[in-house]
Amino acid sequence: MLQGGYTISDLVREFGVTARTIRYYEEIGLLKPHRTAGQQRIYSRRDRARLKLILRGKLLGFSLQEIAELIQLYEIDPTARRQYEEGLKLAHKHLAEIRRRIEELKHLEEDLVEAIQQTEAEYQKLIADEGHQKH
Amino acid sequence: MLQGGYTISDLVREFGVTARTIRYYEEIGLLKPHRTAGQQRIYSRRDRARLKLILRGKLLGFSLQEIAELIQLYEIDPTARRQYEEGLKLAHKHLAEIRRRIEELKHLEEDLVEAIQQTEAEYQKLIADEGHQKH
DNA sequence: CAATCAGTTAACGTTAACGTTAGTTGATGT
DNA sequence: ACATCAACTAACGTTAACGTTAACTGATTG
Repeated sequence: MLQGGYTISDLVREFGVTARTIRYYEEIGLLKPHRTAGQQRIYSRRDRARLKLILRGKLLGFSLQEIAELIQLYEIDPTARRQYEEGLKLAHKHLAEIRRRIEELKHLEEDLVEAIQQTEAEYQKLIADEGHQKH
Repeated sequence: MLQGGYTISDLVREFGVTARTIRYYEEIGLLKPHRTAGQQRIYSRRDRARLKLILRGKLLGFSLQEIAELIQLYEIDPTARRQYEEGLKLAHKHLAEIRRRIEELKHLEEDLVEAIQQTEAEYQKLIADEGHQKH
């Protein structure tokens, strides 16, 4: 635990991703860790929280591009009016998208439950028929 | 509308995807349309429903691999016991995954709403401060 | 019947999100 | 002091999910 921050392998251990992945997120601008004199990366608690958010987004099937837009809300320069407006606009868009997905997923869940029930019923019938067979 | 089925461009128009995409889904085994004598593809209502399900899954961020597993439940040979068991097992796995995603998305929604509210408050303050400026 | 059109195959190209390998450097235990 | 890490950069490789282009075929229409 380098002077109050995390090394890359700390995060690798904690989140179960590779160092390449973490560096890649930096490459595309999702993370901006500080460096020691020797060029080693140091991740702050803020960086760690960001990474956690990125990985949550990925598990939900969002692209890194979408995640980048989402994260932007947390990175607004508190004196820049234009940034607030754009950030909030984007955030509302994503909020709508999230809600849409929740509804769609619920719909899919219902369909799947129904299909499972029907399939299980058919399966029971098959088993019963097998039981009645003389051979 | 070729003898009671859909042509590929019917589906292209209806769903707003390219013909390449539809053929690709066939390439990887997600669709199996019949053919006319002249090799032209004809999609049944069943094929069309499948495509719809595939596209729904994609909009939810599932991979075609995951979608393929999901669809499998609808394609069980009603005499094959082993298929029922595997299909149902997979279906339950996916059901759990869908429910997990719903919960995670709700969580994300809450976080986002909170962040938006806070950002909007800061934004209002910024506007107010700008109003008080003499210049 | 020539030409246009919708559809087809085959093959190579592209982008996102990393994996993998090689070669280098700064820190560390013995 | 030496070797062994852990981390670094740079560059090429890989997979999924298509896009794009070329060259062909069958049907249709003026």
